[in-house]
Amino acid sequence: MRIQNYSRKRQAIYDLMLSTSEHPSAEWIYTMLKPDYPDLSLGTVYRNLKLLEENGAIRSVAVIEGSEHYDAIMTPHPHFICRLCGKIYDLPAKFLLPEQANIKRIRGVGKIEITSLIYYGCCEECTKNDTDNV
Amino acid sequence: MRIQNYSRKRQAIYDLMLSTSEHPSAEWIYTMLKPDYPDLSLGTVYRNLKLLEENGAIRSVAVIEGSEHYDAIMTPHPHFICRLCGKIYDLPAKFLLPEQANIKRIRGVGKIEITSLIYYGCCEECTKNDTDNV
DNA sequence: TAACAAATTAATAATTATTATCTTTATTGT
DNA sequence: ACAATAAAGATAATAATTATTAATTTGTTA
Repeated sequence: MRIQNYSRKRQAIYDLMLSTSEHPSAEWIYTMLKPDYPDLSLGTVYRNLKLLEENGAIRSVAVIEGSEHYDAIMTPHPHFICRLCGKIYDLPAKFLLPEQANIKRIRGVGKIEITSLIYYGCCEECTKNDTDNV
Repeated sequence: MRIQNYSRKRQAIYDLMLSTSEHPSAEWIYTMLKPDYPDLSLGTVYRNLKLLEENGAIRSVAVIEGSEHYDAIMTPHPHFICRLCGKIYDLPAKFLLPEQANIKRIRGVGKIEITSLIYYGCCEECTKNDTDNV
């Protein structure tokens, strides 16, 4: 029997997730790994991302322009997502106030497993570019 | 020239959005309105939801199981989403702490337009059902 | 090491939500 | 009512994701 041991490609996907701050989509990971793993299949990336998410190794941050984006940093922290360029920024955990970070249950509603705090707006990069084009 | 006046069907879609606490998807709205508007087309629902969102009349809450869900209540408030049944609950605005509700900009990152606070977990309804099935 | 069993993968087809197109219909201002 | 414009229906096209299936890899055991 095979114990829970990562296959080569699964490990490569997870390692890439850990090494980047890009909050990648399946497509992005596929493109990055393809040169090193020429026989990599896109389906494998999708399959493993879902699997890693189920195992609690990564989590979904948001769906941007129809594509799911993931994060391998499991310490709770908020995100900022630029509505122009779609880039996802990590924010320091201090933006998650203690009161919110500690809520475990909402009476009459349910038990909380994951808290997602996302700020949507326009990032400074895009603001700058907008100004340039006037 | 046509002023910003809602067409019959657009009005019906918006009215339905206002009258429900379901945080509907396009499909749900289509199913609900179809009996009263037999010639309604699903494309029309998608088109108008996007339009209403651009006009700031409604906003997207989350993508659940691949489908976008909307909310017509524009007062900032958090949501609870059950990961089992997918139901979206409105939470009172007090769960949005003042400090967070008032952040307008994050230095070095960008300007905030929308804050999204979502708690994911298991709702009491589903917890109860799970227990029943043991 | 050889043979077997189970997990994983590539390749591809199938799904599904959403968007685009294009022709027809409805609506509005004059 | 009439012309101009907006909106809608029907349907085709996209695009992301999932399912399928046969082949390959990997681990296990004799």
